[in-house]
Amino acid sequence: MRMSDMIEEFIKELFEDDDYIEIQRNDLAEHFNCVPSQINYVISTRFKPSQGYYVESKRGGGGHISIRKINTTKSNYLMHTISSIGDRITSQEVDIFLSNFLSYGVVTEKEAKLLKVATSDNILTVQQNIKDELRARIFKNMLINLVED
Amino acid sequence: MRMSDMIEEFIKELFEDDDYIEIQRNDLAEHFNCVPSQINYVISTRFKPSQGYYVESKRGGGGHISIRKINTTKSNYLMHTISSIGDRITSQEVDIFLSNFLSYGVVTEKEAKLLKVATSDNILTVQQNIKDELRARIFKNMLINLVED
DNA sequence: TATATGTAGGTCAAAGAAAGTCAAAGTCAA
DNA sequence: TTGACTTTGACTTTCTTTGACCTACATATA
Repeated sequence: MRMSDMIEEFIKELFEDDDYIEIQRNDLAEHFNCVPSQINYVISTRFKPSQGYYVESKRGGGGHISIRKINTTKSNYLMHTISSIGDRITSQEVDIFLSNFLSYGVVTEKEAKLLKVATSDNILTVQQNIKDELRARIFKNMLINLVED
Repeated sequence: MRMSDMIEEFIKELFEDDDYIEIQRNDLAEHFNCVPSQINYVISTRFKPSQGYYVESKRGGGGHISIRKINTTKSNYLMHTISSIGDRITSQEVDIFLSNFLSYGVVTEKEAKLLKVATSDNILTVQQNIKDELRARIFKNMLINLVED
């Protein structure tokens, strides 16, 4: 088995309890008896955003590499919701979606507020007959932007 | 955990009740068992004006370092922006605001996206003459929700 | 008043600690 | 045997810690 694969596996096991981990590049390299840059290689090939991971790091004393696993269920849930919304939606329906989103933790409080405001009745000052249509467009397009890649 | 982080945390806890604190550099250094200049390092890297803090100090007998927490520059900046926007705004103007917001760090990438989408030309399918008006309403009201209290 | 002394804080650069980059060399399957 | 993927290591960049030396203020004393 390739060294890279072992390191990849090792890192993935760290995600067992949590979707956020922090590692020390040098420690890990020592543990696997490889050069530190091997860790970079593994991270850049196996923990890309397109593979559902978000990586950050800090150099210097106490430096580390942190990896966050993007919860694909959330994205799926959002995608599913988006496709379930038709051409029009009422403000009340939006509220229901939002409260579900919040309880499932797929959006933050702030994001929920933004969604609500941008689709609220008194902001959308257009004729009644097109209001729900406009709201649906805005709502769906905003949601698309909340889907993480 | 890094010494700097611990000191930073310690100082931030002092702000619990008040937005103005005074510390003695040497005492703090002794408390953390580090050299006094370490305190300067923490202050200069973690309590910059851009991070919402204003620092003053006094040398000699009874000297001290005082730190004032500026009541979120970000909010003020946003509030100022909101009141500067009139009854109508174009998509291009929104873009300029957003790129400023991002460079000043007052909104996250995600929030910027939401703002952009909710005010974009092809989402707001209403008559031209009311489009910029509707956009201004949506934009301003969304911004209000980004102002932290 | 002028000077001396002690008490704080300020500065800056060197040393240390991690992580990042990049290209050369190696491996291996099609 | 070529091309994609891996491994390795020299060199770079970023952030933190430490310490020697400097400056400012307060107060005691001649």
